[in-house]
Amino acid sequence: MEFRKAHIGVAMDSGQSNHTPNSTRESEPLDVQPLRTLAPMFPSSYGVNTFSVPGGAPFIYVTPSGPNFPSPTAPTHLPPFATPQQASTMRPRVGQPPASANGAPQSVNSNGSVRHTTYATPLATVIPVDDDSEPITGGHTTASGRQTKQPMHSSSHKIRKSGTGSSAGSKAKPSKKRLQRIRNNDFALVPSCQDPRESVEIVLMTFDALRRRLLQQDESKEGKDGNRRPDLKAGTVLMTNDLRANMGKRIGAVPGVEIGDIFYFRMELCLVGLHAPSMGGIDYMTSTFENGDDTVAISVVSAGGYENEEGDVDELIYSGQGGNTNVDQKLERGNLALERSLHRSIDIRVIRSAKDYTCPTGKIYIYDGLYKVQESWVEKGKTGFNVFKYKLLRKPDQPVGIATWKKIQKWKDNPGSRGGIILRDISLGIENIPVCLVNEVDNEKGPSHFEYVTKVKYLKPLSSLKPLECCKCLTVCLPGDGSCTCAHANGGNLPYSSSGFLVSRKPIIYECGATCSCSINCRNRLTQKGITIQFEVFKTPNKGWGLRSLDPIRAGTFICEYTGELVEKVGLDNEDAEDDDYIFQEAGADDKALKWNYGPELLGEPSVDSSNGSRGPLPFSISANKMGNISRFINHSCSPNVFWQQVLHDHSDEGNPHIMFFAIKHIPPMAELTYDYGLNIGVGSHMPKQCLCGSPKCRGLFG
DNA sequence: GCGCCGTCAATTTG
DNA sequence: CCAAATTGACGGCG
Repeated sequence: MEFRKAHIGVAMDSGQSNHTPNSTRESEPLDVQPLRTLAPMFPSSYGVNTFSVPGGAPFIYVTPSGPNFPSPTAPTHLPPFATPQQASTMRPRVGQPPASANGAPQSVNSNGSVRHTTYATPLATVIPVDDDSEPITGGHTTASGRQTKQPMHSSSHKIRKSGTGSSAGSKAKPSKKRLQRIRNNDFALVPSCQDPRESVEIVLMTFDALRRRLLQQDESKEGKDGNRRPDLKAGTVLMTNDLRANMGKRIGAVPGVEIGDIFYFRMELCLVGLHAPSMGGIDYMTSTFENGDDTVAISVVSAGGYENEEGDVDELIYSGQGGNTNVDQKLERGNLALERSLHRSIDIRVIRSAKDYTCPTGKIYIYDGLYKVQESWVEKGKTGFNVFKYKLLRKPDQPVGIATWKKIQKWKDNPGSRGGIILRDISLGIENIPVCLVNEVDNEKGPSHFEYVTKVKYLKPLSSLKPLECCKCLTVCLPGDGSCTCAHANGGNLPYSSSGFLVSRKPIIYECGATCSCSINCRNRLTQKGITIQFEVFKTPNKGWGLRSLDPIRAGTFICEYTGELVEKVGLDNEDAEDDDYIFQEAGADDKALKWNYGPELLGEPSVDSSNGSRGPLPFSISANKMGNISRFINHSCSPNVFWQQVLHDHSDEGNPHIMFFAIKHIPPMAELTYDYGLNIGVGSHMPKQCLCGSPKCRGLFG
């Protein structure tokens, strides 16, 4: 499922942007109307791409004949820069170094070779990153311990006897019996990849997909014999199948995990190799030093259960483990290990936590990088018993971590303290939540003029489109209710969980509509209610304007709709659209790279191909050139964090579905939101654009 | 000395 | 508030 959209792709810091007149924007009266036209902030000529190969001739693309150009990988006419693969090898890295999730610089994989995604031999599913790049901080430390059960590395993958779990002994619990390793030919979904970041993301996405599915099953079973803890169950399934990254403990950074990454379950920390204990707050290992072996602490989770003090962002007072309200803590296990890490000056990974305000019971874990234990002491806790205390100090020169959260909190508490604000609400009151327009990069005063609309403008009046079938559910639709016609339309299950997350990608989703008898609180009315997240349109360093969120976003969260005007599909005979920088269009038939709900095989369910199904390509495009919403600012990336999903809610014309964006993975606050525009080769006079996404998987071109 | 168990600590989650 | 749940450390035994 590829699609294309052109966008501002010219490097803005190339000097040309200084032509920007800055006198155009006038302050506007803020009377709120349903549809509102923004005053011109910018001459509309601005933002038009003049696309050229760096240092060379303008990019010229030879159009293959025919509208149905077969495949991007087997072109019959080679353009000057041929295939995306070739382009990516020839193209020098342009623009900024890739940014980590929170916008801070991130280490670039120096291996510039083209990456081929191959499918793993089954079982060798996730490639644990080997220790060749092992960060050693303690002199002659090795990250292997005699006492530590040392998991194997990729090269020597031990294959367990099928069905022999760790507890196959006399007292095997019955539940374990079902958790058999998936046999070879049953599971070939997870691509083998050299990129540790990709390994980590695949593990996390699979975990959450399984978790959501287990929760969905649980919710429809009316609590009877359900999966009480879908998170643990999903974790066990992945563990049993060795579907994890970075097996084996290590001191220091974990490949593929970046500072600022967020997690929603302890199990996730475990699966990516960040923090092994599924519950304990202190992880430690035995390492070999020049003067012998020693057991040192390697990571801590500051979960708030203890009397940890959150003061300075670079400082953490961590309480030891053990003891309780009527027992002294002892200098053993984690406490002892922290003491040793103090003396040996070992790097400690710190995972801090925050309350999830979108889900008050929840907690978010944030990887905050490496700390060192500076001092330790014993003090009396609140109940009068001894508690060990460790003062950890964050190492300098690391990307911003938890400080981003504190900064955002400050902005929320005191909006006046936010710098770089151009407009408090680019939607001028139309959206549920104001969308701030900010520029902290240069002095450009805003994107070119457009009309902010929250709905798609159809070619035909809505009333002429076929209405949806309606359900007769009282108050709200519930899973497991066999009489709900809307659940039936979605294949039997409601597509969203009770807390409002998409469970899995589908060819199309039928939400409840105006004629359904359920209320607006029905969970099957998720996307029709508009945005629920605090977004921000911001100036990127090199990709024009972009979209990001001040709130953390969990995988499966509804982001927004792609609104604009429906137009005929951009093709050979649509000249106008070629100049349109804001087109949403499906480019190809399917997209193997995005099987968001992959992994049903792990639960013994048949695999489904949701990416295209029997539905043909979308017959239309949406132009957000003249009118649109925040979605028009979402830039392209070859490693996106957002995908689109077809949804119906106000009519049943499957030829005109709504395009709704959802989060592919957990997205930390302030990370730019991106989706994959696809690569539309051979359609009309259309020219793909040079990609600046910086992903190791970058195709080099998009659009 | 090695590997296989069984037990235990830890504490998250609903 | 409490119970159920899981991994890995640890220690004993063969």
